[in-house]
Amino acid sequence: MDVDTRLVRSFLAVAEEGSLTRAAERLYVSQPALTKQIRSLETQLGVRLFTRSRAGMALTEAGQALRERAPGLLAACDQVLRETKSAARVAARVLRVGFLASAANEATQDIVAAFGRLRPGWRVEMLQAAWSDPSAGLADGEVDAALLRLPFPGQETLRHEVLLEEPRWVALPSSHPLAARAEIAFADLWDEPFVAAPQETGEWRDYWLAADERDGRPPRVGATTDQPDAWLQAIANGYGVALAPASSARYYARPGVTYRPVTGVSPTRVGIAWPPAADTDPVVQDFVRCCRDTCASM
Amino acid sequence: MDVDTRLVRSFLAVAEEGSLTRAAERLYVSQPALTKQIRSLETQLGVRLFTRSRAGMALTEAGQALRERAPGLLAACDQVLRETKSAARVAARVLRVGFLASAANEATQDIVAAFGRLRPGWRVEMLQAAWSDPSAGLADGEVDAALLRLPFPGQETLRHEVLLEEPRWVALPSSHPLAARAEIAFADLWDEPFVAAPQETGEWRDYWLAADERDGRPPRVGATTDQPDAWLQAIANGYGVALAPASSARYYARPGVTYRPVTGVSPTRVGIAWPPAADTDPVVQDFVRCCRDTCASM
DNA sequence: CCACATCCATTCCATCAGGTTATCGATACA
DNA sequence: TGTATCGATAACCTGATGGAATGGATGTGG
Repeated sequence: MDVDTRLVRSFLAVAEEGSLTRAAERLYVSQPALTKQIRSLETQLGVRLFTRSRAGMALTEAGQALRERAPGLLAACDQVLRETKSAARVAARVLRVGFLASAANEATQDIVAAFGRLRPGWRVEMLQAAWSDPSAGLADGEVDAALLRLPFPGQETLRHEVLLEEPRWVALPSSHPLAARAEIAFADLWDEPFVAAPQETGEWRDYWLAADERDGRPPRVGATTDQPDAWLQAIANGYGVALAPASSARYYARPGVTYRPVTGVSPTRVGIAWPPAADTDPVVQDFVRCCRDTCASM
Repeated sequence: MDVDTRLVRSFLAVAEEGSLTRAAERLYVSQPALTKQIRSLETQLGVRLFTRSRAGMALTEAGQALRERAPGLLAACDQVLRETKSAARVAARVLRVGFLASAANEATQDIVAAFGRLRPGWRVEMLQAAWSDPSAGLADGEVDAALLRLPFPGQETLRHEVLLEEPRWVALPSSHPLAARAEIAFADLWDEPFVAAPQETGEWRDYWLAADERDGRPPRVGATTDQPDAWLQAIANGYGVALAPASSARYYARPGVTYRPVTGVSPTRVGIAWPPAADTDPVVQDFVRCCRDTCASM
């Protein structure tokens, strides 16, 4: 009666996609491997979970039963594992803070220093997240708190506080004609290709494409990147332009990339976020206070 | 974030035993294999779960956290898997009934036949359980209901109804001097070696050794068996005698084994048991009714 | 003080589970 | 009737896993 949770996750993927082939690509494994996984799960349970057909994979009654219960089970699993890791960090007096490249920028060091004074003996572990995870590890419980840019997907299920606000500028190839101007109207960028965040970030990607401020015109995407360096590279290569916090001009200066103020787009806000479960965690709350105080005095 | 539940079970065993070596024998694996499993779990979690020493394995804070949460998690896992299997049986219109060798004996066929009339289209799958599991698969949810002998371990957490009562007889080697008597007083058997159920059945084993009716004298155990055939074999071989339901004389007659009535021991009762969750399951309740009605009219 | 017992860790080796690529058979569709 | 798509299968390769034997550290008893 022992089952690897991975098999259950695979099962769920197949159940959701209704197709081995599609589930296989979603899971980044080959289709035959998934075939074997599913059959292995069925064998271990001694139960048929799907009825196969040319049209795809349809759930049997047993499959439906499992499909209803599996998500909760997996969530419980993840929860337990996270709590275990969390216990280790508490024991080691380590606070894990995720941050998005260019989130708090200059404030970050001051915040950490302030926390160090407030909680001597504790260490802050800063984990930079890729842009493919705009919640900076909070969504999957990898961190105790996160410095990030608002808005971000999953925002509703987490607590957050706004720390800073700054205008959005544009980063463009130095050779770009518009780079000659001291300031650029966003409307002039509507038809430019943009370097964007990965598709799966949804709301976040749209926000940095300023999809709402284009008067309904669809954005053009010239490249997709996940990391600051790839992002700078793509811009320098001329694959596109991108909106960025004004502070990026100081933090991510690079030959071939020019930053210019933009009019006609809303500013961006930096926030500190934490899971509801940490509302009563004195250490996390101390960190939040450090963020608030440090940023208020800037 | 994917962990095989077997690793968690291994972890729990080590945590409970406080020792790799002892846990390894309990799990029937070699000690190095367990060492690797535990290390693998620690690696996957990125957390130390034990502090090693010559004295054994002591839990770290993270280990304690996991130790508290793991049992519930594993129980939830098992529960989901059982419900999945159960859904398959319902879909196939199969009712699984565990039974203990010599439980309902002649009544069994009548019960199944009655159920077949009450629920046409349904099939009853009878699963014989070994004596090492006196709950006949109910305890681990393998069956929907079970015909068994009362009392049985775990009785409190399950529903049950008494169906029949019959005297306990003794089965002894035909060559045994007492086999010449028509009836035997239990006190005459106090010093005989007994063929007993496995140690781990606790209460059940004691009941069939009639430990309570020996006037405080400890029973002698000449052999331990798990299955009717081994049991008969052991008796025929002269390893010991054993108490048995009177009906065994009809159902388990065998050359070399003689059954005789015994005075001075309480009778044995046959019951039908089901999990509380099945209180509202109409099919299970129909089966219970068939048991009740069939046995009442005998 | 020296075997000895008792821990856990390590090494080496055999086996097997799990992955991948290539291919097949069946079926719907143009 | 080609063609695309779906799942199943075959052949192969690698890495994980388990077992036996052994090692190192540390109390324990004669």
